[in-house]
Amino acid sequence: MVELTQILQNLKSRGYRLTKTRKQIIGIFLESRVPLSAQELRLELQRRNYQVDKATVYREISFLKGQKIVREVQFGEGKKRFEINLTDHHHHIVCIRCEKVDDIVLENDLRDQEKKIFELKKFKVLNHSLEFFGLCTKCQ
Amino acid sequence: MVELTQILQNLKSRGYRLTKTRKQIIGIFLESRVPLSAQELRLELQRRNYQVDKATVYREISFLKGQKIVREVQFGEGKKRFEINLTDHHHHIVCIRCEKVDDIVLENDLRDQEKKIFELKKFKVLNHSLEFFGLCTKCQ
DNA sequence: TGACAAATGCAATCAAGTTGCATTAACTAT
DNA sequence: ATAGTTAATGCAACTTGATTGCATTTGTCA
Repeated sequence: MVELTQILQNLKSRGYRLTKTRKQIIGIFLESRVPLSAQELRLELQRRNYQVDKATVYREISFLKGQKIVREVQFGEGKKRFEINLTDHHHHIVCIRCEKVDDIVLENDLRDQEKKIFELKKFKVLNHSLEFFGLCTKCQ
Repeated sequence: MVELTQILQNLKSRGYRLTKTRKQIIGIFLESRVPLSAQELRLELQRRNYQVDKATVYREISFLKGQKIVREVQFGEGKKRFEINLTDHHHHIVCIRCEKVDDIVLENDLRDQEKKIFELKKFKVLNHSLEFFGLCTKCQ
């Protein structure tokens, strides 16, 4: 896992500690292809025989978000999900039946739209959230 | 308020009761140009000297959502917001500093993208959520 | 190895949202 | 207008996601 050591080196060089929790959590995010909730993350830590308090999990997520190592996404479930922030800008397609999540990369994306928003409303877009909900192949 | 009586008539014809709570809440949604959280809705009811239990507020929102009278939107605050579902399909631009919310209508929208998603992944998009975050004119 | 501060665990707390159950009130039929 | 029915409500307890203060532990570096 080349990327893990890179991330850790980077954090260390910025003066942050490489705790067991931090290494485990970044490792899990790197391996997961789908966004994880705080709970799912904690369960995965447990599955790996590493017990961490939920406060620590939330604090670590918050830290990693601040460091731009993970990004927040949400599917309107009443909770937040997080995914590693290394991959290209993409969106999600979420099956409303089996809840499977997949990534989708849209070419050209929304840059034109964001330009129009600025022309129209003088509103400077810095970020957007876009998720698609529907039925996957199996569930149609 | 023509639309209010229309909505109420429609509900009544479908066999639902026109309770004081229901009338008040639909009225508030019709008057509010911004999506409301359950709490804000309840506070607005209180402001109008009408005290309602939070369980009732949640149940009524759930009912109105089921009736397609309101729709759910979210700005990643860890809570859900709701807005009246009469207006054309639109999205939101949310200022990350002053939190002001405005509507934006995108011509052509994401139909092309959704078509591409089906071609690419055989995933049938039924719905999407798209919000823009950035700085409004005042806050830039 | 020891000192310092970051990170952690624990427990309490908060906010959003849900549920069971007894009571109230909107509507219907008479 | 009245009585019966049942949807809607209030209350209280509860669940889940998330946050915080504080004492303790642990990673780092001199």
